[in-house]
Amino acid sequence: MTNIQDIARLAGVSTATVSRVINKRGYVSALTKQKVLEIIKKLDYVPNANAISLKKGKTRQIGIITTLFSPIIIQFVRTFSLIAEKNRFNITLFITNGDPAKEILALEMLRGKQLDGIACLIRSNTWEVIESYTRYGPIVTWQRLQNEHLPSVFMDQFHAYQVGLEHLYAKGYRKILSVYPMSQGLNTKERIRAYSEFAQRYHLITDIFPHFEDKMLVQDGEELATWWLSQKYRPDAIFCANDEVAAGLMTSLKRLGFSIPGDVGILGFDNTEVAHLLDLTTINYPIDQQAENAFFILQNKLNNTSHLLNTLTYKLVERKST
Amino acid sequence: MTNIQDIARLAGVSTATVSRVINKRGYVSALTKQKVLEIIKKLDYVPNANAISLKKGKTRQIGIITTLFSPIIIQFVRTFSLIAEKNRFNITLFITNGDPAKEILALEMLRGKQLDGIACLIRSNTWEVIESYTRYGPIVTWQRLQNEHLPSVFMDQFHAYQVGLEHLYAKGYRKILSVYPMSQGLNTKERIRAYSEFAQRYHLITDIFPHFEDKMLVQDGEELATWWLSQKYRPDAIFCANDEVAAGLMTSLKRLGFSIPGDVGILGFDNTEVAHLLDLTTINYPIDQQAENAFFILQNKLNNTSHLLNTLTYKLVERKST
DNA sequence: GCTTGACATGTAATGCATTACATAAACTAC
DNA sequence: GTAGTTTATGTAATGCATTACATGTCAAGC
Repeated sequence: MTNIQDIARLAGVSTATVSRVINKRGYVSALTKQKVLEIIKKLDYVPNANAISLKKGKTRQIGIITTLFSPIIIQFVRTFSLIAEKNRFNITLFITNGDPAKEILALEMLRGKQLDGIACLIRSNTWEVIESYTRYGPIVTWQRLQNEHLPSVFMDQFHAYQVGLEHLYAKGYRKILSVYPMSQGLNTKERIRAYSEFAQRYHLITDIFPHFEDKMLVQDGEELATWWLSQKYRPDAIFCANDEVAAGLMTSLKRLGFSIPGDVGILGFDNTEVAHLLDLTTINYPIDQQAENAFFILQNKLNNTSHLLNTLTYKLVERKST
Repeated sequence: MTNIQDIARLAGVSTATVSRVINKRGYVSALTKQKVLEIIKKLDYVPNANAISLKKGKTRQIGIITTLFSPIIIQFVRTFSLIAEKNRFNITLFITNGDPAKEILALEMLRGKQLDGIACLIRSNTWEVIESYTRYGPIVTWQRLQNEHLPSVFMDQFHAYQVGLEHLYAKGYRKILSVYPMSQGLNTKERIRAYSEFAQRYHLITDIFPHFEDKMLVQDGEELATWWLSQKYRPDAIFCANDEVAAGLMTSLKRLGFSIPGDVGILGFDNTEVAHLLDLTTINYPIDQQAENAFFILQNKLNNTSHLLNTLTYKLVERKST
C-alpha cells in the first residue's frame, strides 16, 4: 500500500508538506500543492485512518448500545445516526439484546480508544458499571434520571401522563384503565405516580381493574382486547403503554365489531407511525429531539463546547380514538 | 495513558513478552506471566486498538450500508450484526437514505483501511462505482444478480413468485392482481416475468387491471383498498409486493366490512412479523439465512476460508388470507 | 542596510503494539 | 559429551501520519 512517505518521495517533498496539503493547514506554495495532489491522484493514495486515529487518539466513531426492537428506538438510532454523520462521526452499532457481556465489549472499546463516545439506549449491566466507564470517554444514556456523571436525555413522563389523563377526563371518561410498559422502568414508576395523583384529585376509584405491566407489543394489545371482551365491568377508556399496544388493542376490537371511541376510548403513547396510520390519539414523544440532544451532549463533552440542547415537550396529539 | 512500554518497564520485561502474555502466544514462564498480569491489572491497562489495527492492517470492523426503513431490512441488519458479533466483528452503520455522497464516504472507509469489508444492502451509486471499490476489500451486496467481482446474496424471485401464483390458482382465483415493489428493482422485473409466464400458461388475460409498481408501504396497501372499492370489475385475489402492503390492504378492507378471503384473497411476500400477526398467507423470504450468507461471504474472502453457505429456499406459508 | 513578519519547507520525535530474528539457558537423547 | 530440541526472553524494525520546532527565503518598512 502506498503511504505518505511514498507520496513525499515521489513529489520531492517531506511528509510534513504532504500532510499540510492533505489537511489544508499551514503554508504550501501553489506549485508544491499541485505536484503533491498530482502524485496522490496518480498513486490512488488515501491516508490510513488507523494511523491518524493512533496519532490523534480519536476515531470519530461513536457507539450505540441498543436493540432494533421497537419503532421508537429504531427512530432514535435513525436520527442519531443522521446528526452524527452530519458532524463527520461514524456509528458503531451494538445490538446487545440484553446480553451484559456484549455490553461490556462495547464499553471496553471506549476504553481501548476505538470509540470516542457511547450512546447507551438500553442496558444490561448496572448503572454503576456503566458509570465506571465514563472516565474513558463520554457516555450518554436514555431512560434514566439525570445524574452528574452519567448524563441522560431521559424525560420525566409524570407530567406527560397527567396530560393524557386530563384529556381522557375532559372527554368524559371515568373508568380508565392504565396499562404500563417495562415493570422495572422509571417510566412505569412515574406513570403509576401520575395515575394515582390523578385518581385522588378527581376522587376516582383506582383498584377496580387489574394492574397491567410489561405490555409493549402489538400482541399485548391483542391480548388486552381479549381480556376486555371477557369482562362484565369494562373500562370506558384505556391508556396504553405505547402506540403498538394501542394498535393491537384497537384493531382487535374493531375486528370484533366494536367501535372506537364509541365503545371504548383508546389513548396511545409515543406518536409513532402506526398511530398516524390508525388515527390514534396519542402523546407525542420527542424522540428526534432526544436523539439530537444525546449527540449534542457527547459532542459538547468531546469538544468542550456547549451546543444548546433542544427543549423537550410532550404534546397531546388528538386524533379519533378518544 | 499507560501503554505497553509502561507495563514492560514496571514488570521488568520487554514489550515482546508483555505482548506474548496479552495474546497468549509463544513461550512465557508462569512467573513472568503472573507478574505482567499483575502490573496490567494494577495500571488498568488495555491495548490501544488503533495501534493494533495499524500494525495488523485489519480493524475487525464491517460496514453496513442501508436504511432502517422496512422490517425486512431491519431484520437483515439484526441477524447480520448477531453473526458478526459472534465472530468478533463490529458493525459500522451507514444509514445513507439514498444519498450517494454518504455511500461514497462509507466506501472510502474501506479504502482508508477503517473497514475490513462492507455489506451493501441498498445503493445510490451505480454498480460500477461500487464494484470499483472491491479492490480495497470484500463487498457483499443484496438485491443484485450474482457477479464475479461483486458477490451477492440476492435470490431470484422468479420461482418464488410462480409458487405464489400457483397457490392462488389452486385456490380457484382467476382474476389475480399483481402489485410490484420498486419499479427499477430486479425483483419487480422477475416478478413481472413470472406473472406473464403464469398468465400465458393458464390462458389468463393480463391487461384487465392497471399496473401497480413502487408499492411498498402500509399506506400503499390502504390506497389499494380504496382503488379496489372503486372498481366495478374487481380482482378476486391480490398478490402484494410485500407483507406491509398486504397488511394495509387487509386491515382497510376489513374495516370497510369486507371479509378476507371471502371477498378477496390476499397474498403477501416476505413473511415478516405483521404477516404472522394478521394471519396473512405469504411467501417466506429467507432473510436470516441471507444475512448469514452475506457475512460468510465476507468472512471467506477475509480469511480465505470456505464456510458453507446456507441454501436458500422460498416457501409458501399458508395462513388465512387466501 | 537592517529589522520584522509572512511564507515555505524540512527534521525528527511521537503515538502504540506486533513480530521476525537473535540469543541463551535448560533439557533430552544417544 | 555433543547435537538437537524446547523453553524463555530480548532487540529492533515496522505499520503510518501528525506536528512542534528549526531553518531559510523574500519582501516590506524605516
